[in-house]
This record gives sequence, C-alpha cells and structure tokens, in this order.
Amino acid sequence: MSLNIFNALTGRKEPFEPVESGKVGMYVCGVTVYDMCHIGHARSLVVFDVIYRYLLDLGYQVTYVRNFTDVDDKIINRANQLGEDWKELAERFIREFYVDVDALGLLRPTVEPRATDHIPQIQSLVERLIEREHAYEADGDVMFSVESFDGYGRLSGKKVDELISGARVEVDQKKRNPLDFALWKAAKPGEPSWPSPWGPGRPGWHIECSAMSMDYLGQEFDIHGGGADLAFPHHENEIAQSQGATGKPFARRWIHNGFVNIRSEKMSKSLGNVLNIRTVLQDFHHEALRLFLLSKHYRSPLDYNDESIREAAVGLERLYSAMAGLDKLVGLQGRARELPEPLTNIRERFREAMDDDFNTPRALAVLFDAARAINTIATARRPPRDKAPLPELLGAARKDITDMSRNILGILTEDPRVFLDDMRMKRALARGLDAAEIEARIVARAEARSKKDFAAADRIREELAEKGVVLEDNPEGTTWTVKDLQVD
RNA sequence: GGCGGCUUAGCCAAGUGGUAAGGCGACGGUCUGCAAAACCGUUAUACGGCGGUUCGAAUCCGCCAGCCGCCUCCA
Repeated sequence: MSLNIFNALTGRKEPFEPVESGKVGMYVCGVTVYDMCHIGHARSLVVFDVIYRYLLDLGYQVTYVRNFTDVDDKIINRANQLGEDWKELAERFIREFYVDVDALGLLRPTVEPRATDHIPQIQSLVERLIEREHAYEADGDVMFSVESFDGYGRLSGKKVDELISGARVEVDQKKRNPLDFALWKAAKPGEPSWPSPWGPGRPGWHIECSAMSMDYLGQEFDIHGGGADLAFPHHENEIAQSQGATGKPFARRWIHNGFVNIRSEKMSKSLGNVLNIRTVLQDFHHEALRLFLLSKHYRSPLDYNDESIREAAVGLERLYSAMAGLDKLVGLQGRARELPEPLTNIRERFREAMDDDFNTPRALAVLFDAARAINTIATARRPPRDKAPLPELLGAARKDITDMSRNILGILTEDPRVFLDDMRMKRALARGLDAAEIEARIVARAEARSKKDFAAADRIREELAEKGVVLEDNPEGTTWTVKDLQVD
C-alpha cells in the first residue's frame, strides 16, 4: 500500500503523487503572533509535525514551510491596547511561540517565513493580479474581484451567489462585490506601512500565504494545510489569488485539521475557556499531550477534558513501562526463536495505518498491541525462562517500536527507565515527598515482612499510600511509584 | 437560510460491503502473606431511528431525529 491523503479540494482520499518525484512541498498556515498559543494551535502544529515526519520517514525530500503572520489588524490592535510597538509585540510572541513549539517536541520546518520579509513578493503578486484584471484599486486599497475568478468557492463548496445572499459581512463601499477581499490595505495614520504603487499600506491577510508559498515552493506544489476554519475564506482566497495570478493550479491538495473543543464547548475568548499550551504542560508531559492530540483522527473534532488528557497520560505511561519491561527482557538472554505476532511486522502495520490518511489512532493501536505482547512475555517468563525470545529478536522489535513512535509520532523519545524515574520524582516533589524517607520506610517494612509481622508491614504501606506512594513487591525487591495528582 | 460533517460498548476511539482494532474504567481469575503492577477472561448478536439496495451493510441509497462546524477574526 502507499500513502493516501484526503484532499479537501475533491472531498476524497487520493493516492499521493508529488509534483516532482521524490520531493514534497508543503505549506501550512502558521500563527498570527499577537497572543500565546493555545491547545488548538497545538493540534494543528502536532498534526502537521507528524505529517511532515511521516513524509520524511517515507523517504521524501520535504520542504516544509510554516509562516508567521507578523503584521495584521489583530497585532496592531493588541499593540495599541498594550501601548507596545507592533513590531516588538510580534517579536515577543514569536519568541513565546518557540518556547511552546520546542516544549511540544516539534521538528523545525524547513523555512519559517514572515509576512513582513516578503513585501516585494506580495506587491508583485498584487501588481500581477491588477494586470490580469482580477484586482482593482480603490482609495489606496487593492481588492480582489471574486467575480473575475471562475473557480471561486470550489474548495469550500460554496457558490458566490449563495455567499452573497447569506453574507454577514458589513457593506464596504469600496467593494464592487461584498465578497471581494483586500489584497493591499491603505495605511491609516499611525499604522505600519510600506510604500507601494497604490500608496503606503500593508498586505491583506490572505495574500501573504500565496506570496510566501509560491516563493519557496513554486507556483504548483503538493500540500497546503491549516486548521479547518481556514478553509473559508482564507484558503479559498489563496486559491483565487494564486491561480488568478499564475494560471496554474497552485496547491494540489488541501489538508485541514479539526478543532479542539474544551469540555464539549468551542474554545473562545468570549467563553473564557482558552487553554494555552504551556498551561497544559504544567500538569502533563508533552508526550502525553501529543498522544492525546493523536488519539483521534486529525480531521475530526477533538474534545479536551480532564478525563481525556488523563487517559492519554496513563496510556503514555503504559507504553513507557512496557518499553522498560522490554529492555529487561532483552537482558534475559532468552532462547525462543519466535516473537509473538504483535511484535512482528511493526513497521509494516504502523505504516499501513499512516498510509491511510495519517490514521494515528490505528498506528497507536499497533503500539499498544506490542506493549501488551511484551508484558505477556514478561509475566510468563518466570519459571520457563527459555520462553523469552532471543535478545536479537527482541532488540529488533524494540528498534521497530522506537523508530516508529519516536520518529513519526514524537512519543517514546526518552529512555523508558529515565522517563519513569523522572515522572516519579516529579510527582514526589509535587506531593512534597522525600525519596530517601520513602526508601527508609520500605526498608523498615522489609524487616517487618521478614519477621512475618504483616500487620506492621501493612501499616507502613498504608501510611505511604495515604501520601500517594504505591509499593510494588517483586522478586527483586520492592519498588515504589507515586500517583499523579492529576490522575488521582 | 445555504453548505459540510458527525451519531460505534459506562467513557474515549478505529473500522467505507463479508460478519465489531485499541485505550480508559468495571467485574471475575492468576500471581501475592495481603496488596500493587502485569497477565488471562468477561464487559456492543451489535454500530441514532425507520425503510431500501445486496447472497451479505456499522460500512451504499432514502427519509427522520439529535449534535456540531463553516458562511465574520479564529488552529
């Protein structure tokens, strides 16, 4: 099987064939830098990060472009509100963006262009559109004429006349048609501006993406992505501008990720339920967040609530703990010549899932199946020790699992032992517990147990349990874990 | 009003014609001094409802109901 991608332009899954064999050009609409990134941004960022990683895994030479919108109404308004220079504000939120993005473990795109660095490209695109009579000048603004472009509405499945009748946009006298949109906006006093043939002004929102994508990827490229809300009007307008200017098809396929809801409600400033990435990461490991975001297919809406993120955190720990178990098994020098089925063909099954429009829930199931198989061996090993598979077989399975999860999903990137220890220490710290003290109590309990004084031993265990410490007796001794405050 | 999408077990979630992945939880068992963890088993004769197509449908078609998104800035 090979990669199939759902194309919003056709509404179908289609076999993926790049414009240029072996190479992929992908443009994803980034953020407008006027505020902190929230969990909705996180979904888009992680989804396209995984798509990027998977394309790389398939061996494509990928040029991944993700822009910053660093001049726009929202930035200017926010800057005015705060009495901050708009440029400084944008720079500040770009820095904050990188804090979040790095915390999420995202790969850096090939290029991260900024709108303000592409004013000449934007202007020449606007000029071209005027020449081709797709755009007109009005009082220092330049508007795109929607009626001049035949295919308008194809991506979003809308018809121009239907849009007009249902239009809620305020009537702008400068527009010939209410659906026309600004390519270039004349500067009001005090606003950032660049000189242009139409007077000082700044780019409209949509044009920057056309200019930058074509600048780095050419007039026709493979994938254009973004959040579901961008399909209309943003992406629709991009298509109109780009095709209008070049006469070429522009992006061949469009990928839109679904929204994140918060406790079944749309996340919005007015509801006051906007959840920032760093807020979530205070309580949960970034891989737990990634796992959560990837636990549902990227096109469907995803509901964030205490239970759903908790489940992801528990699931991540299950995977890590199985991996720790696997490492122990490798050291066992087993002799069985066969692996259980879930530990075979991991790459094939994982890729088969990903090939089906990046079906990450299915890919995760491959990992969970493997985890169970590992635990089964680990549990069954005790008396018949030669039931454990040969170390080289286990080692190969280990590599398959980590290659897939680490390189493609960006989870299980840490050494399992280190991960589990860190997790335990973080939780102990959160509960104000001291490891040495706990271990002293464990020693005391061991003494009581050796004297068969189980009442005393159980008293110690209960006393620790009240503090959130869970003991596990096993043949090698007693280990302890701490219950997560979030999970508890 | 227009366009699009969704409805699978207690919960989350895969599954687009051949008889329901995976996770969380619950219950029973194994292990254990007892636990914990892990494992094993059980937990949807059934996929919103009603019809239709088909040898056969959660999967295709129609109607109905409920939910949601977009049509305005938004990931």
